Amino acid sequence: MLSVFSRMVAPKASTMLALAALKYPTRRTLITTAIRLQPAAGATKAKTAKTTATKRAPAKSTVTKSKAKTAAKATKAKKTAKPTKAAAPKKKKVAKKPKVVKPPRLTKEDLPPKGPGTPYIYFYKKYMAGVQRPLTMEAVNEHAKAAGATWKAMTEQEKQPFHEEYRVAAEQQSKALAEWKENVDPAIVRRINKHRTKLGKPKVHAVEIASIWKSLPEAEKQVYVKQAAEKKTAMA
DNA sequence: TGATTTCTCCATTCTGCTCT
DNA sequence: AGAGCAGAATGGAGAAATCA
Repeated sequence: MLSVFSRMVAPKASTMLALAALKYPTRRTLITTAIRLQPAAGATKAKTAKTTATKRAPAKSTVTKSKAKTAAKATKAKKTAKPTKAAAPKKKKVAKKPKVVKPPRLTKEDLPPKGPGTPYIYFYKKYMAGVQRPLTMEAVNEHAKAAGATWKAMTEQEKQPFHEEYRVAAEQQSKALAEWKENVDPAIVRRINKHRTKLGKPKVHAVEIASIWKSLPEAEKQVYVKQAAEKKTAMA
């Protein structure tokens, strides 16, 4: 757990606060860590089994295709090769690249719960439920336009149930978000924030640590300042 | 024999459109 | 940005094929 921060060069006092907050791992953190340690479990295994089954009996066309590609490649190489007197010197072997172990993709469960949307969303959901399937892209667009027109034509009283549905969903979302923030693995937050930074979006969670830091009494702040200084000295 | 490429499957993301 | 939809595009992973 603490290894998450082990790569930090110069620890800040606010970091020490975050560390203190992370000192006691939550249930989810432990579960997530366990999952990280078993990357080949579950879906991957099933996938592998399926893939293996396919690979063990590869379609003739696949093999032929592959061989044909290779043959084409060889022919191309022959064609492009310049008629030199001596054979070209062998290329020096490129240094082995260290195998990078990538973390598993973020799932919906890893991400913070989405917002409640708007009252219109709930109206549109109901509207589309009554639409005949299957739908083409054009049909979806047509229905979206029609739904918008219908929504505009509705009275406030008619819209009321959808406003109420939105209100309930907003309450639930708020609770779910608070729970997510409490239990989320900091490693996941870092990955989410890395992606959000790319998209130019504000970071999650870390903002809260900053606000907690700001509201902290000076005496308490000094505890973390001291810890940070000590760690800095130890790392020097 | 180890490294790289190719192939396949599956999951995820994006697109277009609406309103708040 | 959130929901809904279908389909295309993309990315990741593992195994097999190929290359040096």
